[in-house]
Amino acid sequence: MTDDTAVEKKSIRADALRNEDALLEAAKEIFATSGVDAPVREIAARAGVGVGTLYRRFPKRSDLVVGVYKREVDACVKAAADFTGQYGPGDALTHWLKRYCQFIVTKKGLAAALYSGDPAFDALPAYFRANFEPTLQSLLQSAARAGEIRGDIDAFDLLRAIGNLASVGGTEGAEHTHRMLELMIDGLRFGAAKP
Amino acid sequence: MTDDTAVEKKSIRADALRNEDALLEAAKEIFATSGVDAPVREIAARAGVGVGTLYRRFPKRSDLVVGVYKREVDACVKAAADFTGQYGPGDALTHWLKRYCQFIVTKKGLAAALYSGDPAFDALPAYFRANFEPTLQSLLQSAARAGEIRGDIDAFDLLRAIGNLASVGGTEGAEHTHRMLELMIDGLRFGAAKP
DNA sequence: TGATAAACGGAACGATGTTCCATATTTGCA
DNA sequence: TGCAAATATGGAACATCGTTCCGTTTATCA
Repeated sequence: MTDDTAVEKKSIRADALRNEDALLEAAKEIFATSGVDAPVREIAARAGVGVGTLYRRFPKRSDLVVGVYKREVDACVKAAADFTGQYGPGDALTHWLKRYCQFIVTKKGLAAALYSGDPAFDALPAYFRANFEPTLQSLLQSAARAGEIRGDIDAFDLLRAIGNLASVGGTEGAEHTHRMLELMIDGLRFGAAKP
Repeated sequence: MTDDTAVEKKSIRADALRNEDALLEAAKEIFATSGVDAPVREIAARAGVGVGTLYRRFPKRSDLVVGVYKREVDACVKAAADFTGQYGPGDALTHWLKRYCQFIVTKKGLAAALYSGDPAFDALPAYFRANFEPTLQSLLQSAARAGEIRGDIDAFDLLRAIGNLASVGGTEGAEHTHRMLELMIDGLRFGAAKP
């Protein structure tokens, strides 16, 4: 185990922090359009930094990939709180499931990375589950308690089902995935026990 | 659809045929040890040809990968006939399952290729199933009719189960896979309806 | 503000994919 | 069998990419 996370040592220069953020943002956009094998130079250029800067922060490509994915997981989890404060339990759940679906769909190279055999990605699936499962579980419980959906759905099952649903790529695939997701959401509603 | 397969036009020069074979053989060995991302030059060198020759025969890397895998599937299927002629139904089945397991284990980059998103690999899973399923089904039927194993096992289920079994890589993983495979074979024997 | 450490950028290098064509080999024909 | 046309070959050459390295710039702090 390396202690590279959660150790905010002394002080990191402000520009270094800015650049790290810019790199993650640039990598996110480029990974989404060109996959995780996109040229390093392209990422550095979009972030407005030199490749040297990129390499100091992310010595291996996998560091960048892991960083981007964790960041997007966090953003997706955070969206749940936003939806919860903004909508009722049922709508919050619906909105979040669509948000989660979007997360999956835009991850071109995710499956490829996970199956690449590179041990650097071993921790990713656990991170996904550790963050998404409690989030969805909470949303499901709230909606079920409000009588808006059925109460016998396992969060992890649903996460995996949507993941499988979205495994067919392509532009028309996105349409298909969206329709199937709405079908599932209707299915959740159908079994609701109105109080 | 291109018409590049099954068109045996006029005559292909003998040296061209030899080189194609040498390339597939070299690629097979190198893919097994270094994965499907091994340098093109290395493959050409082991085959004893120049890179130009490699590229004329296999314009894209995926062509080589597909070629190698189909070739190995064919070899594995052919082994079934050999075992059937050489052993009794039960032993033939056992030998073939180990042979199939060996096929899976030595395919380092298989999963990565399949999940790469490259449409060039879309046809591979179907090819696997179309060849392996009838082969195993036949072996299972013969062994079941001879009363050596139980008769309620679906060929595709077993293929997939062994595939999943072997998904844990590594050198000690091979040992583990082998033990688990033998466990499964014993399981097949246990339910046999002795005639 | 000035000294100091930290961070930056991009040139440079090596490895790799891919193309191209002068040369070598095979094949069909007389 | 011997020769010319067709075919295939090999590897140099170019393009691209990952990675390193170091002179220069910038932020921090007293």
